Amino acid sequence: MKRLRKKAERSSLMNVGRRVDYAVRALSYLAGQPREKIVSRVDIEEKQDIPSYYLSKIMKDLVAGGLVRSHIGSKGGFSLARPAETISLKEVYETVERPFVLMECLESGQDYCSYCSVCTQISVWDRAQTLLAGYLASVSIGDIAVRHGLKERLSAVHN
Amino acid sequence: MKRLRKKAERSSLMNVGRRVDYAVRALSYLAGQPREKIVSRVDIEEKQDIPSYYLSKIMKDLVAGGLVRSHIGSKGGFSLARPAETISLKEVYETVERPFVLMECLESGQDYCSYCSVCTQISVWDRAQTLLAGYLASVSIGDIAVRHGLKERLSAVHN
DNA sequence: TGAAAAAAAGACCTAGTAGGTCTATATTTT
DNA sequence: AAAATATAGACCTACTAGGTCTTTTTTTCA
Repeated sequence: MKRLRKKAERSSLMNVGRRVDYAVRALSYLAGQPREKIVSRVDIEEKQDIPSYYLSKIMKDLVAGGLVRSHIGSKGGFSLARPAETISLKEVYETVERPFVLMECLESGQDYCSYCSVCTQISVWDRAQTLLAGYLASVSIGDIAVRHGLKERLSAVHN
Repeated sequence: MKRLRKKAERSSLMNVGRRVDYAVRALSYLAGQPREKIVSRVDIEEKQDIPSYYLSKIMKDLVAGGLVRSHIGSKGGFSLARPAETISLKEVYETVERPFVLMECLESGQDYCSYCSVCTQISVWDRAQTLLAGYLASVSIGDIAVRHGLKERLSAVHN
């Protein structure tokens, strides 16, 4: 009855924190620009209230993940690499954060818990994860950007 | 256009880590005992492969939350305070961890993001949270314990 | 051609926290 | 009285999220 627990690696769990938030803001902002318009990091940070410099790390991931194209040099910046409708929130999450895992045992199996093979908890978390991942995969940056435009128009009418 | 961001309090986000895992194990174990049987902390820890002592902090929460009854003194220990079928995973999570919040803006609103009132991301996270919370509220410790018993019986047949 | 503007890359810092361990005390049983 | 137990809380460590800054490379354009 040996312990398989190994010093609590908690680096893989779901965390919808600021990285994800900022990534979504940046992508939505890009999606709202005229076709192929190139926008600088500073511009995005200012318009979307993202801390200076911080976005550079996030954009690096988005570029590496193929969601965004970068343009070095003066007049450079970023633009979406793909239509906003094809970029799901799940993909954004996994690009700037990590693979989507709700609970560690779903990822590490026996390495996390020696009872994995007879565990009944796991199917519950597995189902929860599937549920959430499915929903997040069904929502795109396009959806968010479109709704953004809609709200803007609505509030313009009301003011 | 002032920053409302306030030093990144990230203490409220969802985290399905070991506390929750151990809590579910402990509760399921109790649920599998004969009616009203009192089980000691050490026993639970050993049988469920939970690190020594660690469980004491979790049980404190479960007792305070009214999910478990404690019995001090020799021959003391813990027993379920309510039928296992009435204890949902959502309740367990919230008892040993914190209120169930997927993303900070859902909890802090304007304090988190000054654009909250016109944000379109938020409805997405809100829906995701509702989805997940609903599922977790629909699964009980009883479900897990029952399935546990089932599996045990099945494997007994196969060996 | 050179200066300015931008991304790329990565170093660095800080506070908070998850996970874990231990001890001293009060309570109960036998 | 002794043993077994929960209670309460101190304490420690490693990690990480969030944030800031600097140096280098590439590109534009005056």
